Amino acid sequence: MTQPHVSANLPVAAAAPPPAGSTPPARCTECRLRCTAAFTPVSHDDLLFIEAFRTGVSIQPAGSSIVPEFRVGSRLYTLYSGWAFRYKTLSDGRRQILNFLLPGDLIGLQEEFVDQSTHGVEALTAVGLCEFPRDGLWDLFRQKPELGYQITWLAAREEHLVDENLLSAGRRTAAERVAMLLVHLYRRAERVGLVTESRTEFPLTQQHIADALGLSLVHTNKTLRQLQRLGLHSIDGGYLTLEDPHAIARIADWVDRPMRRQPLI
Amino acid sequence: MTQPHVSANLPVAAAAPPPAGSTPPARCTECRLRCTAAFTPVSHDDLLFIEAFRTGVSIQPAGSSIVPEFRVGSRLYTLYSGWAFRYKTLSDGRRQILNFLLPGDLIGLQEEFVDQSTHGVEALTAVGLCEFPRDGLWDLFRQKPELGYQITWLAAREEHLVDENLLSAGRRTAAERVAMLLVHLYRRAERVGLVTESRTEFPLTQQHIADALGLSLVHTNKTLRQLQRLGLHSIDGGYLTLEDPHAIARIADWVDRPMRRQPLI
DNA sequence: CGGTAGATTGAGAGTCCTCAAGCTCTGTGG
DNA sequence: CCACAGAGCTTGAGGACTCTCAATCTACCG
Repeated sequence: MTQPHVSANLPVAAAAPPPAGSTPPARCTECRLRCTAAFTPVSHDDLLFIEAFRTGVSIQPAGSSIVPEFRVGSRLYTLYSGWAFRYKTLSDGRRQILNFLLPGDLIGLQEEFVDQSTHGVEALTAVGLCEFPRDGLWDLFRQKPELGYQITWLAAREEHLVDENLLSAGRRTAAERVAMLLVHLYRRAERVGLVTESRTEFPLTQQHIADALGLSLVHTNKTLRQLQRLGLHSIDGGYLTLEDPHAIARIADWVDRPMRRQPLI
Repeated sequence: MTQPHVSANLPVAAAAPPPAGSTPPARCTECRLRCTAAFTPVSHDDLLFIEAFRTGVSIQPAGSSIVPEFRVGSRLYTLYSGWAFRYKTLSDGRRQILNFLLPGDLIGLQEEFVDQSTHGVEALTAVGLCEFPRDGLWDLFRQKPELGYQITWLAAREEHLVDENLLSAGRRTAAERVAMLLVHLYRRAERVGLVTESRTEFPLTQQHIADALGLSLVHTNKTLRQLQRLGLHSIDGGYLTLEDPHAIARIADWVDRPMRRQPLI
C-alpha cells in the first residue's frame, strides 16, 4: 500500500450518554424536528391531535431491535433522533438492509397492512422514538384525513427509497453502489440538519454498508478504500465527509433535486 | 446438449384482439375483478364514489408506456386487465424492473408525492386501465377516509413487493432469484384468477426477467434452462407451469402465506 | 493484558458478464 | 409461396468483477 493509514474509522462510542435533544419532548409543540425547514407545517389543531395520538416516548440503545423481524408489533413509531435501518433476512442468515431511517421517518407502517412483519427494524445508534398505537391508525384516517394523506405520502416516499436501492443492487457496479449510498445518506442527513462543517455523523459499519448494497464485507472494504484513495470521500472517527461531492455524485449517477418538505407525524 | 428442445417459448401473439373481459365495464358495479375473492368488498356507497371518481377507461397495447419515466403524469390508474411493470433506468441505459403489476394494482401513486416521477410504467401485454384524476386524491381522502386508508394499504403492499425484490437482487444467487420470481409471479397470478389448469399466462421475455433480477440476459437464459432441465418449471408458448412447486419454493426460500384480500380502487 | 469488534489486505476460486454466433418462429412483401 | 428481416431464445468461450478463506492490525474494554 502506498498510503499509511492512521484513521480509526470507528463509529462514535455507543456508551456515551444520549446527546442533548435526543429525547422527544413531552409536548409536540416543542418538537425540535418540526420547526425545521425539512418538514411541512401543520395546524395547531392537527398538532394537538398528533400529541393525543402519541402514547409515549422512549429511548433505545444502539443495536437494539425496534421491530423484530418475524413478529407483529402493536406500535407505530416516529424516529425522533438517531439512525436505524429496515432489513430482511433469508432463512440461512443472509441479510439485506432495505433502507436507512433518519429522524422524521415513520417505523412500522407496513406491518399494519401486510400479513406478517417480514422485515425488522434495528437501531444503529441510540434512538429516540415517539410511540403510537397501531390500531389507532384507522381512527386517525377518519378523524384527520389530512394526516392520513400525509402518512400515505411517507409510505410512498419510503418505497421510493427502496426503489433506488433496488436499482443500485441490481444494476450498479460496486463502486457506483458505494458512491450512491454515501451521497444519498449525506444528502438525507443534511436535510434533517445532521451536517455540521461539511460532515455528518455516520454510524454504519462496513458490514451494514455491505448488507445494504448486496456486497461482501471484503469487497465493500476494498471499494470504500478505493474511493477514499481517489479523494472522493473520507470516513473517519464515525463521521463522513464528501471530499469531492461533484465527482462522487457523477459516479453514483446522482442528480440533485430540491428536496420537498416532508410530513411529520 | 443432452436434450432436444422444440418449444417455441414465445409470448402469445400481441396482435390478437383483446380477450373478452379485458375492457373495464362502464359501471364499477359490474367490475369483473371486484366480485373475486381476492379483493375486499366495499359498500355500495363507496362503490358509487369510486365510479364518480373515475374519469374514464382505456386500453393500451403491449409495450406501450403507461407512465413515462421522466415526466409527471396527471393520472392515476388501476390496472384492470393485463400485465405491466415499473422500472427505473440509469443515465447510460441500464434498466432495473422494480416490480410487476397485475390486475387490481394501482399505478402512479408515488408520483403524487415524490417530486419527479423517477420511474416509468410499461405495459407488458395489452392492458385495460381505469383512469382517475391525480389531483382528486386529496378529495378522496377527505370525503372517504376508508378509501384513503385502502390506498395506503396498497402503497404499503407495493413497497413490500419491492422489499422482496431487493432481497433477491442483493442476497440471492441467480438460481434463487429466478426461482423466486417464478414462484412469486405464479402465486400472484393465481390470486387474481389468472391460473387455469396449473398454468398461467407469462408474458415476460428473458430480457424482462434479467432486468427484474439484476442479471445479464445470457446468464438469465442459462439459469432458466438449468431450472427447467431439473424439472422445476416450464415456460412454453407464453405460459408458465410450476412442475415441482415444492422444490422451486424451497430454492426460492419462499414461504407460503395465506394471501389477504386486498383493496381495489 | 487478553478479548472483542471492526477494518484491512492478499490470494485463489467462482459466479456472472460480455462478445459472438447461430437458431426458431413470425410477419411482410415481392 | 418463398426470401428476408426482426424479435427472442440458446450456446460457447474468455474475461472481469465479486466472493470466500485466512490473517493481521488497531482501538477499546473489563
